[in-house]
Amino acid sequence: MIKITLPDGSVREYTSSVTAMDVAKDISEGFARNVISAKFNNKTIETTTTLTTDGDLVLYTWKDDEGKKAFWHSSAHILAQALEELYPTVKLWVGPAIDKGFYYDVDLGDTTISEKDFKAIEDKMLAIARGKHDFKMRTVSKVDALAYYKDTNEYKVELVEGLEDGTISFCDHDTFTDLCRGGHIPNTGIVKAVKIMSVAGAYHKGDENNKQLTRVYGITFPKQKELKEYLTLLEEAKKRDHRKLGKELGFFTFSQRVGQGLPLWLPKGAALRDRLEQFLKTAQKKAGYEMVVTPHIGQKELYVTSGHYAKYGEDSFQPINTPADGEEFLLKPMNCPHHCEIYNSGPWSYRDLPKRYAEFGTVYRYEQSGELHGLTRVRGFTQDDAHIFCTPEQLDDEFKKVIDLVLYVFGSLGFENFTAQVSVRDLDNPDKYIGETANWEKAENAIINAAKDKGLDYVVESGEAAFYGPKLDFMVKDALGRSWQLGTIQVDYNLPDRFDLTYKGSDNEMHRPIMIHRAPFGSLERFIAILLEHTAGNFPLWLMPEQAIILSISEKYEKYAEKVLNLLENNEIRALADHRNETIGKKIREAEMKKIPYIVIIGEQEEKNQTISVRKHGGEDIGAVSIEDFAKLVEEEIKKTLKPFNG
RNA sequence: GCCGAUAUAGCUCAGCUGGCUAGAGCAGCUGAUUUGUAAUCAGCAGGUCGUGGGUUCGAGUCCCUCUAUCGGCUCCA
Repeated sequence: MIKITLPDGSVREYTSSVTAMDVAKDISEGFARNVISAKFNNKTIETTTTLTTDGDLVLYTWKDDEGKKAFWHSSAHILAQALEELYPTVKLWVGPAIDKGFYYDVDLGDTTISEKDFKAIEDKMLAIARGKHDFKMRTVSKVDALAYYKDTNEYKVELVEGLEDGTISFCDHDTFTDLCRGGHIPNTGIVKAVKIMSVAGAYHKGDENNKQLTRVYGITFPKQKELKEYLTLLEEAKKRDHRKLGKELGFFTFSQRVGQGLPLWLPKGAALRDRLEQFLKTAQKKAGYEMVVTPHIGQKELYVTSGHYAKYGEDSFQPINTPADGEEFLLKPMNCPHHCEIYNSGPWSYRDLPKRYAEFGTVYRYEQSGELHGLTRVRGFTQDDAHIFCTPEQLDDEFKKVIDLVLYVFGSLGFENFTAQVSVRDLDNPDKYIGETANWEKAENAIINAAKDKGLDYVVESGEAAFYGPKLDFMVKDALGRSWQLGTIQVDYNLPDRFDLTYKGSDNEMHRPIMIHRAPFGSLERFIAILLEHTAGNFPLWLMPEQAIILSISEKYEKYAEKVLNLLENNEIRALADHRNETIGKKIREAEMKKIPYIVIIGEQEEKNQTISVRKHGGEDIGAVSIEDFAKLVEEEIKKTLKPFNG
């Protein structure tokens, strides 16, 4: 007798042996047709696996993440077979399922794959899929596995050597065999739509000192229609790409002459930055921060002291040498050392702490050319930086206050779905970090406690810490579900030591303060980029560079339109007027494309009644209203998102 | 930095296998039109085809260098 427990708690009993698929059919034939993968006692199994013991069975369809994983992992096998048939000398490495699809890393020797070859690969994959070949797992001994790959594939030999005898299995389908731990759909026929997305170089085992393999990315679907929908979604994503929107809306540009990764902010973008800065400054003032200003360069010695030079010096911008006295300066890659020296400018007592120094500090980092990406990864950017110097007793409270500030910033900008990530050390790689282990533990615990206390929904990620301390990072998902790191709060016991920061305690002894680094936006560049992608350029009204545009129907109404413009400006509404001799239809179209939230139309009717006609961005018609009512409407909308900070 | 791809007017793009003065739409300028909720019409002007070199009778088109951009890898203070 075998007892199979299903996720809903129900138990099914079988007297003879039974496969996962048999159980699925037992539940319902229709359901069974959609089942493509399974887990038994929390272990991924094939749907054809015979169950011999009692246990928990979960069945997955294409709708489930586990189902997708099995689907795409199996598709990777089909891709590998197609590649072997098209490129007989190919050597396979690994081919996992990823978030959206799958890839296979292969060594192609002297040949390359480019976009023009995709069609042939897709056709071959589809032909294999149509063969409805079953995926069949079998266990092999280590000796046999090694013998199988010996002389033909040194990558797989390496993989097998790292495995324990008895745990090694192969998966066969059609004429293809691959080393595999399992988790497949029943047969290749379930794959109906195939798209090769791209090829790229990928270092063997992710190490840049190793040989670069060819990574072929693909995605598959059980229905042609779903592939089409996915490709449409990608098109939509492209439309809200911040690089495209930033150009169209006139926020920023790049120049080949200025250099890569060095954004140039256009007037509208600069106004946007200014508005964000003012917003944060107002909140920070309430929270007890003091603004400071520091230079864009510092002596090399400063960064040697901070430890940044030892860690990044060689890969970074090289020192600027002054011919006169041989001094060496570096472009500042971060503001912390400067702020430490501001702290050091005076003696402090415990009564003076915490000191909270804030600065919109522009920093320069020599990111590798291939890593640059629009505004999310640049070589010169402005952090909304601040450093809090506090006593150990104040740490918890200060940390929580910073969390409040970050939550306030996100709330005001309409980011509702974010997750917190506690980024801690990678314990297997202690050399990556500087500072005392005891301090690291204290700092990590302080962060986790604060996150718990604030009721944050957080995950702990090891290996994501900064080299000088652990962090609490705020990850925001954009409208398309991609995750981005924006705000960050970091605890640092290390720099206070290196800069010999002190304060006098109530015991009349000198003590070491603790430092908190924090940046709610992260950087203005990345924040604006993500905000653009999140909102498709439709920012909260308070942040819009232009809140309303006045369109006069003809030149006859220009005078009244100017009067309206004046009144709106008196009501602190950022408005502009378009009096061009164009049709109203065209002016509306252009205002819509500029994403201006309110379109105010002025013609004979409005002048006669001393009203305005208002159309919202997107087409909603508000109709004729008085200017006072419109001003009130705008004020109300702004109040809804932009509330004062009570930290 | 590495692998692969791309670079034509302010913007978006066409220009097939090398062949007469490089095209279009939008934007711009000029004129007509004075307009009621997503593009009025006509005309004009605008490009040393990213840079430097090479092959060729002839290069936007083929080859090399550099620069920048895109998709990944690696990296991310």
